[in-house]
Amino acid sequence: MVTLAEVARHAGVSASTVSYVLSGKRSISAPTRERVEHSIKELGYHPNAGARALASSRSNILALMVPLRTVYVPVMMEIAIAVATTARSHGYDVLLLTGEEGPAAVRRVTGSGLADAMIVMDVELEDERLPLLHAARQPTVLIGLPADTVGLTCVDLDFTATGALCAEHLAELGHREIAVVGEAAAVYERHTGFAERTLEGLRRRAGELGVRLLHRPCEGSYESMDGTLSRIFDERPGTTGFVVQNEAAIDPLLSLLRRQGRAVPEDVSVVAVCPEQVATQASVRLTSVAIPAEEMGRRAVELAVAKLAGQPLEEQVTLLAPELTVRASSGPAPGTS
Amino acid sequence: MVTLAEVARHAGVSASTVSYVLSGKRSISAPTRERVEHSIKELGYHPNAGARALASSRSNILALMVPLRTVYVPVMMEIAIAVATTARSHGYDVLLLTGEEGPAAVRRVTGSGLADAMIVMDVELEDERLPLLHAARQPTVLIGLPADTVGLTCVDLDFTATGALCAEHLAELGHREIAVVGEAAAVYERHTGFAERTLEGLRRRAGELGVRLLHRPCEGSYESMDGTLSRIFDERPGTTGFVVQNEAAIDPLLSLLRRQGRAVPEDVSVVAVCPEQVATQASVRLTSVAIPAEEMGRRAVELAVAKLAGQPLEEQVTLLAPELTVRASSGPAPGTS
DNA sequence: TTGTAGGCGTTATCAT
DNA sequence: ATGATAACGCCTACAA
Repeated sequence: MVTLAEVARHAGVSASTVSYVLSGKRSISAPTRERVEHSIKELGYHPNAGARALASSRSNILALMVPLRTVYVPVMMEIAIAVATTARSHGYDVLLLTGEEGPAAVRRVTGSGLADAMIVMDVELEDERLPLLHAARQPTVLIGLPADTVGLTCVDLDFTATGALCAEHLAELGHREIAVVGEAAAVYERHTGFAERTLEGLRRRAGELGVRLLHRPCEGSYESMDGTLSRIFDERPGTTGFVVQNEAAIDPLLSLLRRQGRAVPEDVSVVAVCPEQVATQASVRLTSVAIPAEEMGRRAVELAVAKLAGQPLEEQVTLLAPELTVRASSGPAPGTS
Repeated sequence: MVTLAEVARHAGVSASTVSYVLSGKRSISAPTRERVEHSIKELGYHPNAGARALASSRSNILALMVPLRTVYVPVMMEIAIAVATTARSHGYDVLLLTGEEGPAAVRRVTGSGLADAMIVMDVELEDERLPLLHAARQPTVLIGLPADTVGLTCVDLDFTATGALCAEHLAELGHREIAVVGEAAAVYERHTGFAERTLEGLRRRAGELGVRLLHRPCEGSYESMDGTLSRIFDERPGTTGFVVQNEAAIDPLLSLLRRQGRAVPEDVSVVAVCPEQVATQASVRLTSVAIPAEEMGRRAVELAVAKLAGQPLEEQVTLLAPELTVRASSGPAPGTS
């Protein structure tokens, strides 16, 4: 293994000079710099990560905690990829932690100095990792909002506004009875913020606009969607608008509506909360509020990097404004002039 | 930050004793061990990762290179999660690298000693990272097969056998004209091994069994599936069997067949190559060959760990045997007694 | 602009 | 069974 010292010898300079050429923390004369850079190339030198971490107490690693359970959801992967690529562009690598270990993972990573900062996905309202994250000397950025955000840096889509936006869109089209196909029951039981906040936004705005709202959780399989749909139409036969939040439920919903002879958007309108890709690849191009996964991942890294640079953060909570894109799945309520 | 030295002082022993209590590399008397462990708890000591890596030249980190392009595919995510959890159970953390950087990432990680071993997903037949991986001092495990596997450790589903199995199943049911809905054209252009090998297995076995085979790549959107389907039936109106390899094409295919009035499995049979979850959650429970994502990830880690332990590996290439599960999407060809 | 030297926290070799 | 004490490779005041 080539060391800094060997490079220094080869270039005829001292070790510190090589170090400074690498870090750029002091000015180096052009000829010296060239000699050193040439030696680095020629010897194929790569700084040793461990030594660097020890001496500088910086690992140049960002830890990313991903949820274990909900992870097959493409959104999570998209965020993870965005985190990884953005991190690289700032000189950081990403350590992948699964939620499996729970708080222990936080202890391990913060305690060992393995990572310089943590990004935590899928935060629950009363997340058991929060106390540890508060106590850690590494900065943390949450993707998602816990109940209490005091002293925390968070990034998330503004799901309350998202819910409101969906309600508004359908109300404007004349729909008076809206059904919400929600996330799986387990998601609500875990008190994941986004699901509850979306619902709250929907309810409030629907109330303001005089629209009736019915919410039903849904697992996302054809069977469960079938049952959910029956119960919805049993209870509210006049339902003409749907808001779907569960990605997995989208295809089943469209498919079942078609099978029941309900045309989209002539008979019923559907608005989805999902990534763009899902909305445009469904059997009907969906009117949707995009989940800006890439942006969330990117912003989280940028905030983490800013914190590491010691920049005081102006906003502690970054809520991304939702944008609703009208596509082919929503139209005027039946009987509307 | 609490250091080993502080623990030693607190426990009234030398630093090396504490180190050995932690590593278990030499026997420690019960009382001493207890004192040390007590001090560790009381002071909240955590070994410093950088120092450890420097002194032992082991980072206890496994690098995982995930593909950038095809990554939103659930299979990839599942593998990644399996890698992360298995790695943890062996005391390793996982560094997430995206294919974006290409060979440079390999250089960086191997050169810096950031990771003790690498696991590379989505290997192409002539992968440009292979030469570097060969030269690296860290062991590597590939998920997927390149053209030349000499000196490499690889894990993959036996896709050739998978193709053969699909052909057999349909042939046994009396189907004489089979269409293969393949991966997106880009996948073949990149010379990804699994796609070509599946096709090869299909073609060979179909040939042996006197079954006609038509292969068409497919992007996975409804539009492209629609076009693909038309062309298939134009060219081979007698097609009664389908093999789908592109996860994204499954829902569109089923949906379009239904719309065309072709019943599954009465008129046409469909066999998919996909994760179990996808097969059981589709609108028709699919006869399928499972892609054992979890097992692939797990095996890859186990192989990497074995290599790190210096165990000579008996098998360099691990091909997992495919298993076909018959569900509701395949049945006798129409007109078969 | 460049060199010198001490220290970062662990591991592991030699002693005892 | 335990202790001293070199490394490990790099960073960064402090000097020159």
